[in-house]
Amino acid sequence: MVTPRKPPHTPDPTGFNVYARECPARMVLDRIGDKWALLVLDRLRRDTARFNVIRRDIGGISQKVLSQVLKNLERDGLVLRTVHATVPVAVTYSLTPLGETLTQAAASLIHWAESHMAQIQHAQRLYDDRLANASL
Amino acid sequence: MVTPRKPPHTPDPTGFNVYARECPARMVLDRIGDKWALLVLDRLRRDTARFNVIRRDIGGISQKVLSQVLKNLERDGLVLRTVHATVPVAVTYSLTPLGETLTQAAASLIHWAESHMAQIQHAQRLYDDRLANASL
DNA sequence: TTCACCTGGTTTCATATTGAAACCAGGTTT
DNA sequence: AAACCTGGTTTCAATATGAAACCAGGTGAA
Repeated sequence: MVTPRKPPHTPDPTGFNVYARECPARMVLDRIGDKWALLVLDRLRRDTARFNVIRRDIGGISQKVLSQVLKNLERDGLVLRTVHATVPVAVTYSLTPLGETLTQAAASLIHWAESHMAQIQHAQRLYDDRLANASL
Repeated sequence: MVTPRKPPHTPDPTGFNVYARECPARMVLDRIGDKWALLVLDRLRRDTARFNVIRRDIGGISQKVLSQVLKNLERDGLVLRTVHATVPVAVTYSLTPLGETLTQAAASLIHWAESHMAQIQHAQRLYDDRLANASL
């Protein structure tokens, strides 16, 4: 018999629960729980920017991935894509109000990564050394 | 000429900057900016748990991925792996103090995903309908 | 006008990463 | 003995990624 287990966390009042395999919130987490999406959202938090500006600001992102990430974020209603009828045309990306509600959380994660880097590198050295010694 | 651009955000006081390609903080973001890692950390926020308990609580995670994620989190000093010398042996995973400092941010992201699901699904429907109409 | 480079992408392809599933050694229960 | 638990590793096919080429169109200098 499968023992009923208490749920791992209190489901959100809206009824979604990311712990459930079939929950649509999983798809959202797939999207925003992603290195590039977090960086793009955090970049747009500062200001509206054009495609190639974002690309240059986020070192190492490829055009393909950036266009995919932006397309997905636009579909999710987090980012607004605006084509300006100038000559030549310019395309800018900005956060929607919904996107702005997300960036606080995204920024926390990024800031955490930066401010705890040293501790993590230290932990990694300890771990690797222990492994090396264990295999002697 | 390459116009010097103001940096996309204020670098962290520790000197790390996730926007730089070569920054070690990128490796951290690679690790924690990941759906499964976020879910595992959030699960462990509730309490210490054994391997197969975590696996069952997080619907859909494979054994391989879970063991990889846990191994990485352990190496980063975020999760503590304890082998209990019982018969049979039990292995439990818990958050380290460092890991606990991260879970607040992780939980925010997960909670955001749950509480804004409906809005995102709505945006997706609008987007898809617009696309469908445009291609008529 | 031609060369070179900008724009915002898409396509191609080789190489990771992932997920599903099998497998493993050991132990417990029936 | 058969079946299931433990905590994983291995295998393999499908998928995602990154680097690079390519594209159409525009700009600016020689």
